[in-house]
This record gives sequence, C-alpha cells and structure tokens, in this order.
Amino acid sequence: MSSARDPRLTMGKVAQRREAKIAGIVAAAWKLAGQQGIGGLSLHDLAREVGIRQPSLYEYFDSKLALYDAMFADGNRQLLDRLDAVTWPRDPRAALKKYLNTFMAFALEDPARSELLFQRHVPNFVPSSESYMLAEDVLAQFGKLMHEAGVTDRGDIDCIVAVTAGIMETQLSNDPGGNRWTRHLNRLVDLLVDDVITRKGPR
Amino acid sequence: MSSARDPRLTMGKVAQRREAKIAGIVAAAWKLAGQQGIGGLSLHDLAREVGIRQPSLYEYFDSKLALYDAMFADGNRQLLDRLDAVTWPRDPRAALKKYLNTFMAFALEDPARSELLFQRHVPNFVPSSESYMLAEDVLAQFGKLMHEAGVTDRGDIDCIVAVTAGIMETQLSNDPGGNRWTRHLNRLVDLLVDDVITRKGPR
DNA sequence: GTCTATACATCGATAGAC
DNA sequence: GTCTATCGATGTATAGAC
Repeated sequence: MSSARDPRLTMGKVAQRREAKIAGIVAAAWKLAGQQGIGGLSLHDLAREVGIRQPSLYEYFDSKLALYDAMFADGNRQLLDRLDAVTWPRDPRAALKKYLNTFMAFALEDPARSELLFQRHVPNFVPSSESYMLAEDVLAQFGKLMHEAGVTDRGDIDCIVAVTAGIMETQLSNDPGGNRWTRHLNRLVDLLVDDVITRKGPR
Repeated sequence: MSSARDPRLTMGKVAQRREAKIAGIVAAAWKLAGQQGIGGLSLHDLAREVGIRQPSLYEYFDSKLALYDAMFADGNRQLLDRLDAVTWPRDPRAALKKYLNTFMAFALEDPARSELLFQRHVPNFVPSSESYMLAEDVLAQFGKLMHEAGVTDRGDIDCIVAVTAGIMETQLSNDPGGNRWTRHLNRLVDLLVDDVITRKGPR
C-alpha cells in the first residue's frame, strides 16, 4: 500500500496497528487480483492470503465494495506518489509527454489495478466521494499540463484522453508486456498537439 | 439473430426448427445481456425469457461458454451484414472513414455486444476457431481499406486501431448515447492518414 | 425435447461464543 | 479481534422420468 504524507502521528498505537493491518489486507488483495483478475477476487481467498478467516475481514471492511473502494483509493495514491517522484521538464510539451508516459507505464505494470482504476470491470462499484477526490487530483495535474502545452479546448483534451485510453486498452488486450502500441504514444501526442497549435494560432 | 447467406435449404424441417429455436435463444440472450450486462447473463433468466426451464437449454448448448461462442459468432455476422449493406465511396479515404463510422455506430448501439466482441469482459471466454474466423473477416475488410487509403505500415495501422478503440471505450464509459468523443473520429483519422501519406511520399 | 429434482460449488454476509 | 457455524442466494450442470 502506498503512503501519501500525513497521519500516523496523530494515531495511538492501536490505531496504528489497525491501519497497518488494513494496509496489509489491501496489499494482499492487489496480489490476488493480479493473479485472478480484479473480478475474480474473493473474500475467502483474501482471508487465507492474510492468514485469517473470511468473516474476520468484516472487522476491517463493511462489505466487499468497501474493500474495492479502499483499493481504488490506494491505487490512486500510488499513482500520485509516482507522479510526485517525477522531475518535470521545463518545456510544457515535454512535460505533458512525460506525464502521459508515466501514466502509461503505471497503467501497464498492473492490469488488474488498471481494471479497477481506469476501466469499468467491476460491476456495481462506484468510488466513494473521498476516494474519487484522489482520482480528481490526478486529473487536475493532467489538465494543468495540457493547458500549459497549449491544449485548452475540451474537444482537444478529449482527443488526447481517447488516444491514451486506446493505446492502453489495445496494449493490455493484445500485447501485454510488450510495447507494440505504447511506442506510438509520443508520436500521436505530437501529432495532436501540433494540430491544435497550428489551428489555434496560425502565425 | 442475423443470417449470412446459405444453409437452411440443405436442412430438413426438424433441423430448420432447431436452428430457429437456437436463433431465438441467442436473440433472447442479447436482450438480457443488454439489460444486465454481458457478465450478468444467467441461464435461469435466459430460459425464463425463452419460455423453457434452465436445464432444457443444454439441449442446444453444451455449456454457457458455448452460448457465448454462439453469441460471438452471431454478433460478428451482424457486423458483416451491416458492412455488406454499405455502399462504399470510390475515394479510398472516404471509404475508410465510412468503414470506421459504420463500425463505431455498430459498437455503440449495443454496449453489451461490444463487451463480448471487442472488449475483454467475459472471463475464460475464448472464441472457437470457427467463430473467430468471422472476426477475421471483419479485420480483413478493414485491412483492405487501409491499404487502399495508403496506410500499409503495421505501426500506422495499429495507431488507427488504437484511436478507434480509445474513442469507443471513452464514449461507452463516459457518455453512453452521446457523441462527445465519436465526433472527433473523422478528424483524427484524417490527421493520421495525412501524416502517414506525407511521411511516406513527400513529393 | 422438455420436465422435475437435485447435486455441487462459490460467495457474501450475519450470529454469537470466546 | 478472531473464531466456528451457518444462512441465503446464485449459478452451472447432471440424472432420469415422461
């Protein structure tokens, strides 16, 4: 489980141990999801992986959807941590590309995580507003970089989003572990941004 | 269920009735899948929809995966029929765009069908080789049009595939029934094909 | 070819003892 | 906080009578 800065100093020892346990459960859940797919995750298996019995999980999560929500939040925190560690180029276009490449690498390294975070492979799951705020933090960074790169129109932003999603989808589905599709990411972004710029200010 | 040309004249009356029944079951399966999602389809519900009992379905399909396989084949036949009905423009670029728009309209009009045919939302399902041949027929048409439009490099073809997949994915996920993303399809195709042409033969 | 009955498995969730 | 025991629902698949 990833840790964005903060609490743990405001917590008592018991609360700390509880948080650590929850973190361990979430980590085990990611491990199993990686093996069986996010949809194939079962609470029995998860409990066994953690070394407790299935009903004991309900001490930490009110329901399976609550577990998914914790995983969703955790996954987004992982991504935010990853983005925090990046040193961004000054050139806006280069920064945008670095963002997209960082995102893509993150998405491809754990297909099950991407299923939960970016695709719609878990029926009935809707992130809580708290968890969704983390996803919005990711999007806000993306929007800021797009703006600085000169892409401000919603339609243009949508195009880059769609291209990124398409590369992720096709890469995951047809060539997992390879780079048959991702290697075109930078080229497509350049193509699009160039087009946007020239149409906007044809000096 | 859709009917590509042929049999039914080589069949006896009994075989004809059986085929018709199977077609009705598949049609009912599509209906239910449209309501509950392709993954939520259950044989109990399907049998009730058809007016028989659940075990009776095994008279027509050896397993649930066999049913999915029949649906996969049927869906691809629907698409082939749709493509057969199109009058193709002479201009290769226009023909390519018409193909992609036809495909996109087909994909968006039934999300459950797209989940089975184009996405990977049914665990453990792998189309039989016979069914997959139909999907290959679709791809063959696509490849031919691409070639005629001057797009021959595999990487370039992959780019157009990715863009198409991305628009389909984002449209289905974020704006089902709308056109927020699809309206950019032609623009993106033009952008890509122009880029391919100019890089290939910069006269 | 359709039925009833049922096996068999999985899974999420709850009750209550310790 | 963890356990045993169990509920209840769902779902695929099979056996065998008609």
